[in-house]
Amino acid sequence: MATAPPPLDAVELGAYFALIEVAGLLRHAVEQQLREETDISYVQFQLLARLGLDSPTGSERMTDLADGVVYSRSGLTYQAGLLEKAELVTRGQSADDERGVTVSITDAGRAVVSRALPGHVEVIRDLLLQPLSRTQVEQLYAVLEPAREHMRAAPPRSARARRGGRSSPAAAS
Amino acid sequence: MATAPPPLDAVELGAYFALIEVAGLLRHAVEQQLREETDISYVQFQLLARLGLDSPTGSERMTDLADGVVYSRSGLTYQAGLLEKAELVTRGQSADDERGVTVSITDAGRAVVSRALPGHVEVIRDLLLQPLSRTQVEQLYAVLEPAREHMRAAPPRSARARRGGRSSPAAAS
DNA sequence: GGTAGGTGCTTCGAATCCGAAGCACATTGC
DNA sequence: GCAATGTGCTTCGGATTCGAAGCACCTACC
Repeated sequence: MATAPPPLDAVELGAYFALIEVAGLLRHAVEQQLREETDISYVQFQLLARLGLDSPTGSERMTDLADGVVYSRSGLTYQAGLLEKAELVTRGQSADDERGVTVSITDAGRAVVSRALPGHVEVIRDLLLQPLSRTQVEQLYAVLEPAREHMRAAPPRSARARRGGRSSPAAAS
Repeated sequence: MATAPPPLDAVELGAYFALIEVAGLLRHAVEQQLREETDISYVQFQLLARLGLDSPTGSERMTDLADGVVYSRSGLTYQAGLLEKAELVTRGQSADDERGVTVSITDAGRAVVSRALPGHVEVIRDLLLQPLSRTQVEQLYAVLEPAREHMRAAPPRSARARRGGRSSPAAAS
């Protein structure tokens, strides 16, 4: 048998496990804090924050949102429905594509973000940043950034193989 | 009251977001790979790996498992039930505590871990480690390790405040 | 010894998530 | 203009998750 499968040394394994665990614990803590102080979940906060803080126009297309928040399309549809019902966002048709849906944050949505942000930041600071030096925070960012770029490019995370077809922008186009 | 919460600067925010996103994407990829090659989910693999690789005896108490995998007690009960039904673990009473439950991995469980590990490792390597230099991997570990320790200590992650007394005073036997 | 409080695990109901399938629109080639 | 193919979002069914409540046992204190 072609054994010898564990080619990860202690540091690599440690980095992987620590990454998963730290992210999990952090997310768990933020989720709980958000649940206590606000009426929205972590995912919903992420979506609202992306719309309210990241986007200059306050609106984005569904697919872009899904890609940014990792979740599946169907999950995003579900969450967008909840947010729309809560009147924190509105859904409208995209200007270009008739089938595209543009999600826009409302004033109420911005208010929720503003109200939730302080506590959110506090958790991040207390749990993640507090035990780290400035240099370490910079290192963390410097290391994770290329990993993020690599991951975003490598697997078509949301473009699941609809079929066996090619998506290569090659000749036949 | 109106304590102006110092906002996070670009690096801090970037580190936080990158951490969440990288962990999410990585977990998603591993989850999918695991789903295709094996019959167990990511959580189940984590549990089995913890029992089979981390524990010298191959068994651990429920609470320790829950703390290590972040999830709630009820979630662990559910997963342990599934694993037991699949005959990958067994559940028995702890020696000391009559109310404690000890989970032990079976040979079939170890086999599943061995079979799943190579692909698992490959995903980690391709997605997380490949774009990083050796130094960066070491930095990642060196930075995340204190954060993990801090998080483990700071919040009683599983010791939820059991507020709320009993409803029936006496004669509840 | 007896009672009060704490801990360990499970059950329960509800919420959330995902992948597959389906529908509607867009784009291309004829 | 019309058919064929690709893309965007939603619906659907099932699986997984959590928190709260509940039961059983252990520990501390009188």
